[in-house]
Amino acid sequence: MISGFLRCGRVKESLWYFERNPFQNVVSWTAAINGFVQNGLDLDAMKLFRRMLESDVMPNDVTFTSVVRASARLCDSGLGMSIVGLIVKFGFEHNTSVCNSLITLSLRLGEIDFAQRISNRMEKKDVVSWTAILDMHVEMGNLKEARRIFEDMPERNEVSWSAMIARYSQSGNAEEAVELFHRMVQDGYYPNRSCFASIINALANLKALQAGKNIHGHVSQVGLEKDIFISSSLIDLYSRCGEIKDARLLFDLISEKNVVCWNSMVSGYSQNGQLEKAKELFDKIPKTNTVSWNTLIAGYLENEQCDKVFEVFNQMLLSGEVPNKSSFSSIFCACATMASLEKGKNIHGKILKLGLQYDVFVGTALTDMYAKSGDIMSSKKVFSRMPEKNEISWTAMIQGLAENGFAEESLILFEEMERNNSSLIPNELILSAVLFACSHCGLVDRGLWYFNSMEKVYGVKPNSRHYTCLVDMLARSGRLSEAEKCIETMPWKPDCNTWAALLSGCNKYKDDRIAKRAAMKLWEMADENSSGYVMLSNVYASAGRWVDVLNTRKFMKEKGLKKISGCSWVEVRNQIHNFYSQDGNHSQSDEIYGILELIRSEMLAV
DNA sequence: GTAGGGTTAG
Repeated sequence: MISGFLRCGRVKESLWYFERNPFQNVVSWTAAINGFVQNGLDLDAMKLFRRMLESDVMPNDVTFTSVVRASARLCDSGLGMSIVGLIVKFGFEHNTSVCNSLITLSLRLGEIDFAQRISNRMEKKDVVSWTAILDMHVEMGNLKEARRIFEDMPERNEVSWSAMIARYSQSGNAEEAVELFHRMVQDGYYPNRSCFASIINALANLKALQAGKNIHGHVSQVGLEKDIFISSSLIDLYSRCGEIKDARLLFDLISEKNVVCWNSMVSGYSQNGQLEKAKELFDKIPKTNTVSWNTLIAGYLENEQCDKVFEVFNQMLLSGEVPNKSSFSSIFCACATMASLEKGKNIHGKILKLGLQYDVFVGTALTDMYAKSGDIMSSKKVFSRMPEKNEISWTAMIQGLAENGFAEESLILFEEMERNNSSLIPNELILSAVLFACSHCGLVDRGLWYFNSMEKVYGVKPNSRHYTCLVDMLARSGRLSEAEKCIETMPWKPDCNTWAALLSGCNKYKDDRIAKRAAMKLWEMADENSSGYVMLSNVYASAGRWVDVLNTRKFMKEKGLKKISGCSWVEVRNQIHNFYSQDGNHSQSDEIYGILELIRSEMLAV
C-alpha cells in the first residue's frame, strides 16, 4: 500500500499509513525514506532517517543507498561526511550499491580524490559502478578516459549509454553525442526519457531542426512530450533554430511548469532578439532563480543594451539573489563594451569577497575588460593569476596586448601559449590577433608565415578579417602592389576596411596610382555608408589635396550622407560624460575648456 | 524497499 502511494507521488498518504503502522522494521522505514527521495523531498528523507536511528532501528545497505542519494542532492558536505561515518560504523563500506552512491556523492561535493579512493577499493563492480566511474573521469576533465571505460565496460545498459551521450553533449561535442545515439539504437537499446532530453540538447546545439523534429514526433507518439526535461530541451531546440512560435506553443502546453522551462523560454526570446517579450515573460516567472536573472542579463548583453545589463544586475542584487560567476562574466563584458573601468573595478571587489576570482570565465571577462579599458597592467595581473586558462582567456590577453600597443609582448605570449599548452589549438580569433600584432610590429615576414600556415599548421581557413590584417600589414610596410594583389585574389569580397587599409598605406608612402584605384573602390562601395567617403577625404586632406577634399565633402552633402561624428567619453564617479567632435557639447564645456587653458598655460610656464 | 543518466544562463 505504502509503495503504491509513493509511486503516485502521494507522499503524505503513505506517511500517514507509515506513522500508524505498529510493526515498523528496516524495510518499512527504508520504503518511507525512499518515498521522500523519489519525490525530491531530500530534507524530509534525512529527517525521517534521523527518527529511524532514534527509534533504534538498524539501517541496512538499502537504507544507506537512499540516504546517500538524498545527501548528494542536498550538496551538504558536513552531512555527507557524517553519513560516511555511519556507513563505516554499521559496516557497509564494502557494499557495492552503497559505494556506487558514495562515488556520486563525492563527485557532487567536489571530492574527486575521495571518489577515486572508493572506486579503487571496491571489491566488486557492476554496471552502475562503471557508470559512476565514467562520470568521475568526466569530472576530472578526461572525457577520453570516460569513453575508454564506456567501451571496455563488461556490460552496458540504457543508463550508461545515456550518461555517455549526455556527457558528450554537455562538453560541446554534439556530433559525437549524435553518433553514439545512432549506435545505441542500432545495438537495440531503447532510449529512455533522460536520453531523449540529452539528444535533443545535442541537436539544439547543432541547430539540426529536421532531426530534432523527427525526435519530437517520436517522443510525442510515446507520450513523453510533456516530460519537463524533454519539453525544456525542445523549447531550446526550436528557439535556437529560430522557430520561436513553435517553442512558445510547446511552452504553453506544459501543465506543471518549473523554473527551468520558464528560463528556456525567456532565453528563447532573447536569442531571437525579442527582449521585450523576454522581459515580459521573466516578470511572470513565479519563482525566479539565479539562472533566470542570468538569462535576462545575457540577453541584454547579446543585444548590446549595456545600460539594461547594469539595471537588471542591480535589480538582481536588490531582490536578494546572489550573482554567480556567470552573472559576473556578463557584467564584466558589459563594462568592457562601455570601457567602464570605474564600475568594473567596483564589481571586481565584490568578486574577491565571493571568492570567484579564480574562475576561468570570470578571469577571462576581467582580463578583457581591463584590456579594453586600456588598463593593460591590471589585465596582465588578472591573467597571470588565473589558475586555469582556456583558449578564450589566451585570446583576450593576446589581443588586448596587441591592441594596446604591446604587439611584441603579444607575440611572445602567443609563442608561450603554443609551447606550454599543446592541447590548446589556436582558433581564428587568436590568429587574427597574432596577425594584427605582426602588422603593428612591422614583422611582415613573420606575419606572412603565420598567414600561410593558418590552414596547414592550425587548420583554420582565413576569413575576411585575416585578409584585411594581411593587406594592412603589407600596406603599412610599403609593399603596396603585393597588398593590392592580395585584395584582388582573396576568396572573400573585400569590404570597406580592406580597401581603407590599402588606401592609408598609399597615403603613407605617397603612391597616387594605387591610391586612386583604392579610392575608386571605396567610392563604389560607400553608397549607403559614409565611412568610405570620410576616409577618402581624410587621405586627400593629409596629402594636402584640398580641392579633392572639398569635392568629396560636396558629393557627400549632395547624396545626403552625414559624417558620423566622433565621440569619446570619460567616466567620473559612475557617470559617463560624452564629448562629441561636432555638436552636442558637454554641459560643463566652458568650465572644462577654462581648466584646460589653465593647465596649458602652466605647462608653458615650466 | 536501492545505487548510475536528463532541462535553462556562462
